[in-house]
Amino acid sequence: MNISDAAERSGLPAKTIRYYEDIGLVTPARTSNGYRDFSDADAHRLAFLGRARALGFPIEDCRALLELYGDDARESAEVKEIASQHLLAIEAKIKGLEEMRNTLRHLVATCAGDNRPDCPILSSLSGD
Amino acid sequence: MNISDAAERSGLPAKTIRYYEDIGLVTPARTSNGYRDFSDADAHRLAFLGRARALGFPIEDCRALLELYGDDARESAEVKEIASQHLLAIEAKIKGLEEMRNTLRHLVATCAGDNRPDCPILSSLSGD
DNA sequence: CCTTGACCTTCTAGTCACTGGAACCCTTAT
DNA sequence: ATAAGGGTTCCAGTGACTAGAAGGTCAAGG
Repeated sequence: MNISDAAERSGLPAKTIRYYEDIGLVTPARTSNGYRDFSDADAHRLAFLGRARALGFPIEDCRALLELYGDDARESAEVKEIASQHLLAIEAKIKGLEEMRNTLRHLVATCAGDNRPDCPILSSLSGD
Repeated sequence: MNISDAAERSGLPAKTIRYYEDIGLVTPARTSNGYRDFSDADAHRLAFLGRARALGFPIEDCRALLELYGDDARESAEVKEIASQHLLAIEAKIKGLEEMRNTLRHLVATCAGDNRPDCPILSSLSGD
């Protein structure tokens, strides 16, 4: 199938698919006119990538997960290790964002938001 | 003061300060030998930037906030608007990450993590 | 006077995962 | 013949730095 069909099937933009080929995540065949020719397996692989990326796995994790997926002799412990590390990273990111959110919420709540210049947000940023 | 003193005072790496000069966030004087010469006001400005960035404000927001900070005729509503928008963006980001976290937690919890190949994480990524 | 070491300077390129756009080729329908 | 709607490659830009190379400057010690 052509790239636009592969895009529709996998839910990924054509540009992203080309990029994934560039970095070796998928290697579609080519027809005689130079067009990419995606097999069902290619499309499936792309959908796998789409789901992994939607879970926030970095590209290199996706590559490793794909490799494990195609490896009959894999041990689920390897997969779990990658996912656990990623989970920790996400939890850390959430924590950082929650701290920002809490501080910001407080600042926004205490700012009058009127036509006067006094502003606790700026006061806080300027170091009081 | 030299860039390393400005770095220490503001808590920003010297590289970052040079970058901020590059994009016009700060414009330190220069001594005759070409070294940057930061005033107390410059250092204060850098510390302001450090705090704004720590709250996750994008650079262009920081630029706007700095401008408002230096504008006697500002209205706190303008500041509050920027902060509110940023708060919304952070809350959205947290939401997305929480969804990833929940899915990942579930998958990690149901994966045996042993030496067998069966793995619900890979099953889920491959579309079941 | 020379050297050493710690500063400072600029510039280039890399990060991450795309995304936009230009310039051009191929196919099908009118 | 042409126009629309595919496809192709390649280059540049995003955000906010960061690493590293190559070289200039300065103060202290021998």
